Amino acid sequence: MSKGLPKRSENYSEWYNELVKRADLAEHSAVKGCMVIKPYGFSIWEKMQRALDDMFKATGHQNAYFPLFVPKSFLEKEEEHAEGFAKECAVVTHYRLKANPDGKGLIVDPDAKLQEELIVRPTSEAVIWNTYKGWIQSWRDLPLLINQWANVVRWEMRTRLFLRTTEFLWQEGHTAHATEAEAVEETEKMLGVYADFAENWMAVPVIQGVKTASERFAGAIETYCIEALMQDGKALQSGTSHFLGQNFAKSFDVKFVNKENELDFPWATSWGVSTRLMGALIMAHSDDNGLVLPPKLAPIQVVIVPIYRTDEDLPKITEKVDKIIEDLKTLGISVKYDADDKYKPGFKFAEYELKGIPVRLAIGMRDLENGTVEIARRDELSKETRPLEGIADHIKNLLDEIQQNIYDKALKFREENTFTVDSWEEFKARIEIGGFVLAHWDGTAETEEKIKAETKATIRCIPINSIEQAGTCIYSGKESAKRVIFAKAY
RNA sequence: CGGGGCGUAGCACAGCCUGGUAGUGCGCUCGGUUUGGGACCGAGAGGUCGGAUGUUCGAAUCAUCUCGCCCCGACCA
Repeated sequence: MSKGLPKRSENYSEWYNELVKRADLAEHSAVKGCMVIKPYGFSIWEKMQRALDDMFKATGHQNAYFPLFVPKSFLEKEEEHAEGFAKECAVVTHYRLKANPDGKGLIVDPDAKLQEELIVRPTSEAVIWNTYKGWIQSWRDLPLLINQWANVVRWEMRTRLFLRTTEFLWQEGHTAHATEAEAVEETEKMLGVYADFAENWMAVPVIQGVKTASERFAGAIETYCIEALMQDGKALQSGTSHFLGQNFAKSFDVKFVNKENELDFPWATSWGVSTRLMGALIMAHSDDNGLVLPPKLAPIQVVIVPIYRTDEDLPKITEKVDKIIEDLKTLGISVKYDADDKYKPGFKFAEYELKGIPVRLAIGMRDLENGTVEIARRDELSKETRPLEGIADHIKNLLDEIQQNIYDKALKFREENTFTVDSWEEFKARIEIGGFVLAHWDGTAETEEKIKAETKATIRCIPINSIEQAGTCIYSGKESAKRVIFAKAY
């Protein structure tokens, strides 16, 4: 293992890529644009999945699984949806290979051409609404609240580990409701679940808002999102929740009989978060020493490193450590004791910092004599020596404190990098530096497009809780009712 | 698909300009000493220099072609 990560301040991209690799989170695969999530990275993702899944269950949703392949004719049914995804679809055209008659290897068997091409799902609205046709007949079948954990494929031109990969893991919720109001409520509720998860589990503060028409999900009436600010001043869309209206129901001819015995189309929502959340987690908290994990998502919350000279010393230390481990486990804290003698303590310290373990204990002969232990916290890179007595309870509190502290730091960063601007010159200068920029916009796609072309900044969202405040558009000077958030984004 | 860069040991690179048959660091193996912030010394193993063709007595080095990867842009969660 080589020393030192690139500095965040010098080259954020390079730092990010190195960190992802060196902390054993993920690496590029042989298949271009795809990603191998390594065991350590996946264990963090699993913790996220579990927490999210519990939240979905608590809001009445059930898991199901739908096919990977979408017949082209399904995808075509909702026009806007089809158009939106057409440019980035992987297409299966054949179902068989055969030995190459001209030499070694295999060729696609031309006789095995599919009658209809299959699209590897870029999202599952089409397959799922085709299925819902058979599931929904009466108002009694509603609401239908389904979630699926799956992989999807979007053939992006440029990829980046966790943030944008050709194939990615996600969950997608697909619900059907009897009324518009209920569907809108669901859309907003699930956005709230995402915001709750981002803030309380990932310790990443987010802005909840709605997308402008041009950034809307293909086929949606309204797209809600949570936007987070990364340490390099760029925004990251971290989750979306769509109100789909009756578009998919109509396209797939899904109807139900309502309480008034009238035929009606159900109202739909869909919502998703992906492995991109891993990218958000990394970019929101990590530093030049490596990953910083919020205790609630750290696969290992506490690591204990023994420091000893002789083989006789180790058992004495281990004896003390065993008691600590027992106490920590009783409190539900995950702990690893690293008595591996292949590496020196200093190496281990650096390694666990790279991996983002929230709390580290070091215990040596000196501590045994004094009844103490050295305790280090990852978020502040600080350490102190404390009495062994009551250490487990202290750690329990400390983990809560760390969880809160990294959230507070991320929030402070966002606040310090959120600016209100009222002139075009100010806007351009500010966007160049980075951060969220609150500005008035005239509400037209033309202006939005021009601002993007000139500054690379996009409207991240129209915040849900923003205060109505009349003003004039920074670009066109036309009237505006409220400020929107601009930023350069991933 | 446009613009730039790079392919030499497991990894990171030097050597190329000015051609003479392969080098450094990390990692790996063995031995010893070490162990409270990425240990040290010694001895080893490991490469048809991305591929093809050409020029030459001789090519990692020069030329042409080709393949692959990375970065920046267009696309996007």
